Amino acid sequence: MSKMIDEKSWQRVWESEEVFASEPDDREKFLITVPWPYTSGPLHVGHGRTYTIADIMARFLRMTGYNVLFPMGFHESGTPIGSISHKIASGDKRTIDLYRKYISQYDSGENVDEILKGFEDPTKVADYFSDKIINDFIALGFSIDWRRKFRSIEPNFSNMVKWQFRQLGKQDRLKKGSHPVLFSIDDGNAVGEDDIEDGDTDKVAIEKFLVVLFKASGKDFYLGAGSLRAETIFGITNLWYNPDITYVLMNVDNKKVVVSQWCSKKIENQIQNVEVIRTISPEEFANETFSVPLAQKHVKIFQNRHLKEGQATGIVYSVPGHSVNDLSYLNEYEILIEPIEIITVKGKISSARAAMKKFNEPSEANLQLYREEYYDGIMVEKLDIIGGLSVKDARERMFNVLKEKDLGFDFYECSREARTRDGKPVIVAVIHDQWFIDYAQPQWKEETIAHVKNMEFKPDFYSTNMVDIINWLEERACARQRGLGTRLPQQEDWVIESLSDSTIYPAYYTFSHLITENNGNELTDEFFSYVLQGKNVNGYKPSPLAISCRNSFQYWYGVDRRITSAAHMSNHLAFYIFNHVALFEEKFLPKGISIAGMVISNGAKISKSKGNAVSLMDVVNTHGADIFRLYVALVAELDSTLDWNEKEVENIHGVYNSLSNIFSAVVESGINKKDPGLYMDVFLAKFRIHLGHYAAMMEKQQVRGASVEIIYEVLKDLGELSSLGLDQIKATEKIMQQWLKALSPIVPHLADHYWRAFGNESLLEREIIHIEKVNESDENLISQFEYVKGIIRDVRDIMNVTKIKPSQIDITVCGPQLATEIERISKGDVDVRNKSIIGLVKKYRGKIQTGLDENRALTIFGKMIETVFTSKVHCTIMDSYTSGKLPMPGRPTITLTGDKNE
RNA sequence: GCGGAGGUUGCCGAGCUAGGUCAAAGGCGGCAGACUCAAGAUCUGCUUCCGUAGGGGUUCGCCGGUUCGAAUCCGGCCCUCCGCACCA
Repeated sequence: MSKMIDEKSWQRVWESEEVFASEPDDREKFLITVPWPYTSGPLHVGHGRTYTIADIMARFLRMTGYNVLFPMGFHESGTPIGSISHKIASGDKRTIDLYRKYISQYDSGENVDEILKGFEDPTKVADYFSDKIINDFIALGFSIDWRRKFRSIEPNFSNMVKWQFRQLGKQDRLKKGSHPVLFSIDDGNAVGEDDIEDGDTDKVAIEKFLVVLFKASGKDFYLGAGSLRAETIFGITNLWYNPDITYVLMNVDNKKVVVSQWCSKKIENQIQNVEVIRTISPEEFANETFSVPLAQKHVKIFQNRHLKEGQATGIVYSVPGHSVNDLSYLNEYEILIEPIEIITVKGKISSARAAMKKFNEPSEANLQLYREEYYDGIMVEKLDIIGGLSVKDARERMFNVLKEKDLGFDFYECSREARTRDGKPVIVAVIHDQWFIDYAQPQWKEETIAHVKNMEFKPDFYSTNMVDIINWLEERACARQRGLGTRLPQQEDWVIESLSDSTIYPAYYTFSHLITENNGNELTDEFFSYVLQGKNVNGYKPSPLAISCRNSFQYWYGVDRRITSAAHMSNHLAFYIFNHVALFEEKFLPKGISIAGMVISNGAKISKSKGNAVSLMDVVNTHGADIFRLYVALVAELDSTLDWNEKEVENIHGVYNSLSNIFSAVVESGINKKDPGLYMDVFLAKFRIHLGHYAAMMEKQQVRGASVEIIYEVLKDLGELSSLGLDQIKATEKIMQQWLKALSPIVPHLADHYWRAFGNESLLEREIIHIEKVNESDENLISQFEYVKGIIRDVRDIMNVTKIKPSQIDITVCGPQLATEIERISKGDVDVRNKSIIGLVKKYRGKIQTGLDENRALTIFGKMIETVFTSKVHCTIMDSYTSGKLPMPGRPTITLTGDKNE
């Protein structure tokens, strides 16, 4: 653990001095944002990472002269907060325990229950956690302009969202249609991943089935069998039903269809104008034969108790040629039917029978067969309608033909059996008047892709990734019938879905601090058209407020950099770009997106159900802001996975202590130390180089690389000084000002503390850093120093091999004439005086280093060798070779004399 | 399957976009030494193999190719991870 400086007091100084309250001026602006967090609970270290990186970048850019705006707000729209309130109100123990735990992190004892009670109102949940998040973020030292904060459900902002949707409507980008969603019949509403038991770990997908209709001979009804594999129709040998399931006769599209009772409920929620006529006993159909659609044949139906009530229609058509299950059922019930095989894979007939022989496990056999046939399968030629087609094409063809001929209808089913968290079954329902944003429009896609190509992505492969996503995106359901948020202006009983209301909201940051609650009725569509688009709609005369908002918007807007996680790529970020392209002029469009890698905890993925989410607040309280910031900066580059683990945190404390120890030593020692002379020059030259690298890497957004350079590398150089017996404090003092500036984006509290202690009046947040150019004499000096260090390494190597403890070290460097000859030989010219050295030179050709004044290097730094080995050093120059070892440029000969040390 | 990322020395993890200075940064772990009564902390050195002179051998998923030269470029193969939606 480290002895931390008082971070809170610096945070108070920053606040009272308003150092992060950004206003337009004549500097170049830089707007940096991170997606607003969803306020359903406390944040964990994963959230902390993106904001910390953004803050480090913001502080660095400020220091290099940009006018930086770093705002944030809170996302409170959507359904999860509502369902939390609902669960608390209805006494759900798990939720109550969880939220009691959350509240106890911030509030004590008797307050907890009262606050918890309040959570029965969803807005209280949202507001409670947004307030706490503000405190956490202030405690992390983020340079956020808090004046601009707002919540996604506040009325003033809602006005802008409504404006946005009216614009999209006018531009014909909204449409209505039907749409399948996961649904709870008992609750009467759609359910999200959050509402489903294990929904976050085991996703439930919606699968599209076709219910194929089999006419009962001589009767007026059909059996409805659900299938994902319509192409296997011609392989049908029989049907299955389960006598334990209750079946009903229902009217679908003017046909009487038999399905399970449970299925009829699903159909009622998917297809309009259907009704259940009566239950039907299996005896009424078990002895019939049924006509297979499109095939001139009739098949029987058999009992099969493996069929599950919850799965599709409760009636299955049997294709033993291509289904391992059907084949094994036939065997089990001892039904003698020959499978019909109608699919070839790579020229050979594919069959369930063969697959069963190949794989021991039936489920594995089924999976492999399914894959093989789906991706490589071809229908046999002789088949009607689909002969010779690929399985994929045949399936689609069959779907269409059956529907056209009224022999099938669409049916949606969950990919697994799913229940809500309180145990109610989840089905798929079709919403028939769903609102969509039509991201499928080709023109819109094209413009959006064109803009993506102008944007800067980090890492840059996400740029092509984004183009793919945009191409793939289709209509997006943009409104729901429950949850918090803005009402859809086109139809006020719908609420705008929570990702669709968070696309252009960063624009609101540019003027949110100018708007007060009293301005509500001024925020009309005309107002926003003026502020965001510069248009005077319906003869709108801008008010003073509108004009100042417009000015602020024009100065700041265009998000220069947005830092977020890869999870947002295919939804939030894509919508963000789409909507900006639809509504804003080119110059206000997003410019850069930087994608952060995952955050894991002690090697494992963070998930709420595992309970390994490390609360951000805990981290700040136990370790302090600067430790967390150092951790984020040093442990992993933004695009790679960051592992939060306790062992590593300890190391970071070590780094922090090294820095604060050296700084306090400087501050306490006064300036009476002896100047280490030339070594100091080497150190300073190296520091200039590190600083240059640091700035270059920061500009390339390589925060880790930059931090390593300015922390580890500089500390290493200081360590080197001390191992030479020189004074670190004097050295640190010389670089102190620049070093603190460079460190301040990473550890702002520590930096400000020592900046002040070192006698500066100002705040580092208002300082500008000037990066000096590295000059040639710096580089020469360093290479001379490194040369001597190389000799020390060599001596050490020789000592290790020979076990000699040297009392004298003889070093012979290559003189200028000899060097010229050696260089000529190394270039292939062997017409030289000393033929005898040719062989030696060729052997070491790769190791020759020219352009270095070795004699001078030894004169300056030779004493180092004596200090390290406590032995005499004797240097000579050899300029004409006679015999023995040959010194070459950059590679002197070394001879040790002394006792053997066993 | 499609799309994306990646496989580096005991472990984690740089480097590979501009091939040589890479036996390959840094950290962890391990070993030795200094300090200490001792432990811890800290500091120093070592940590692929061989070697009585700074050298040599074999390494960067596997197999080939390009090149004077490849962890780095090209082709193939094997394996791992992530996304595939209406959910924040």
